[in-house]
Amino acid sequence: MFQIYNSMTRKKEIFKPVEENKVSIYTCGPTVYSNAHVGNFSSFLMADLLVRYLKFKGYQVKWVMNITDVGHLTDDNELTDSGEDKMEAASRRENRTVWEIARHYEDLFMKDLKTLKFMPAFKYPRATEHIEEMIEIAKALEDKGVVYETSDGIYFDISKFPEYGKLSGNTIDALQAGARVDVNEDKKSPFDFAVWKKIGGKNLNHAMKWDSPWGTGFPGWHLECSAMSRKYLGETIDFHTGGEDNKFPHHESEIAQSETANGKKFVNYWMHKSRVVVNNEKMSKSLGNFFTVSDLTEKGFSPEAIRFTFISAHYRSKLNFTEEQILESQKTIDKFNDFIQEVMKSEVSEGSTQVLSIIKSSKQQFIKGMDDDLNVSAALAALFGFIKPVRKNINSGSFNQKDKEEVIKFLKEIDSIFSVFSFEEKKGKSFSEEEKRMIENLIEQRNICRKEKNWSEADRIRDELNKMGVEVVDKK
RNA sequence: GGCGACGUAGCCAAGUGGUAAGGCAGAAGUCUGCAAAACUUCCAUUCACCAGUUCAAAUCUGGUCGUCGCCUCCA
Repeated sequence: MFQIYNSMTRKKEIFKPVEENKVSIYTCGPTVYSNAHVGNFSSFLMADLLVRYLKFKGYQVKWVMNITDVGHLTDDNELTDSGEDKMEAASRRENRTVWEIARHYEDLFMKDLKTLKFMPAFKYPRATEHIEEMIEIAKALEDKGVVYETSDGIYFDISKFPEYGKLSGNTIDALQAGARVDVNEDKKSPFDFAVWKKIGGKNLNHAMKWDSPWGTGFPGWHLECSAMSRKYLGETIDFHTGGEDNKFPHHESEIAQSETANGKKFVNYWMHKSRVVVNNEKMSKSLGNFFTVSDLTEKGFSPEAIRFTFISAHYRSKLNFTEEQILESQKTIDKFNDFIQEVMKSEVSEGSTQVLSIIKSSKQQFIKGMDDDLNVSAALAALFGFIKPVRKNINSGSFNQKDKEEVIKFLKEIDSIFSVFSFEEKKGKSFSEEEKRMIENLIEQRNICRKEKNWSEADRIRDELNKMGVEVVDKK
């Protein structure tokens, strides 16, 4: 039984899909106006882990991650609609059209997804290709009388949605009281949000624009997720994931729009990824203290280690991201990979052994951990506890062909979730006849040196062999 | 000011009422000329602090201190 912490109720809940055996997952994806950083990916990896685990559990998973390629606002206040569109700003900065910016950073993003071994989603819909669907929702909202028009756009009147704030724990009253934002005079409440923005005023030169019943303009930020999740996943979806900073106002606003337009519950389970910090400092684009995936791979860290670092930290606790963490992840991965090699190269015996029951109990323990709100720590403990007794069986020669196959099969199942192990059997490098003769010669010389206790010469030969790619391990 | 999360060994970290998983690092040992790997053993009388509830609390309640996030771009 899979339990998940629902940010809406702030409780762990037993997962029940809308449709039996099927799961729909919507992930708030990147805004493609610059390089995505590992903070972004840590959030997407939470979704990837969820997707992969539910597949492991046998569900048919439909995962959608949007690409936000129409800008929302930059350094100023989204609620009062000051500030500049991010895509437009990037366009000016890089002297490219907004469309070039969008496609360029989307390409980079897709490459990074591949590098980090993401499960491909069912669809990565672009906001700009769903303007019609957004307008449809905006019209529905208009029909229900929850929006009003101002000189610069169409706004959702949050007083028409009394539950506004239920996700972030705010109430409309509390929001008003704690307001730190300047009031936009045209708006009834500072927390009313734009559904559609008109071209004009400081948006006069907005490059991305479309026709709508309210004139030429562009959609409000929150609308795209309401539109695209409905189109691809339906009116009520199982999971909606994103960073915790998206709770307010983004997800609140999505809820208000979708639930008003559809007259149905929007999302059954909300999952929010805690922030990644670097050296205990907030990591953000504005502070500039972030790493991209290529920053890290260029430093020599493996994609697997980067992936594992984010996956192995629980998604609801803050992760203090450091290079030490990545190195430790690499060690853990190496440990499993060494074990896999050992299993693949092991000699098999006849007769019955304990191995199958070890697999069974480890698997149960693993599932128990993952079933509990993706408790990877507990699940990993099960795997560490698995290696030891199996290795014992291998070393004592109590390991049959079936065991060997089942151990590999089990680890491959696990890796369908983690996707960090390597199952390629490391074959010895192939050498030419001449090289082989040379190597044998060196080994013989070294053995003579060892017999004569000429250790320095023996070690020198060992170094030389290592350089040729020959691993030398002495046994008694 | 409003909303929320959290504080477990040197580090990472699990554990929501029954007496502290696991990993890394460290120590000792087996093996070994050395090294690597593997294996064995050790490594929190204690869970930020103070009260309280209880036969029993890291776990529940109240308070104190501290850290972090959201409320303004960010996943």
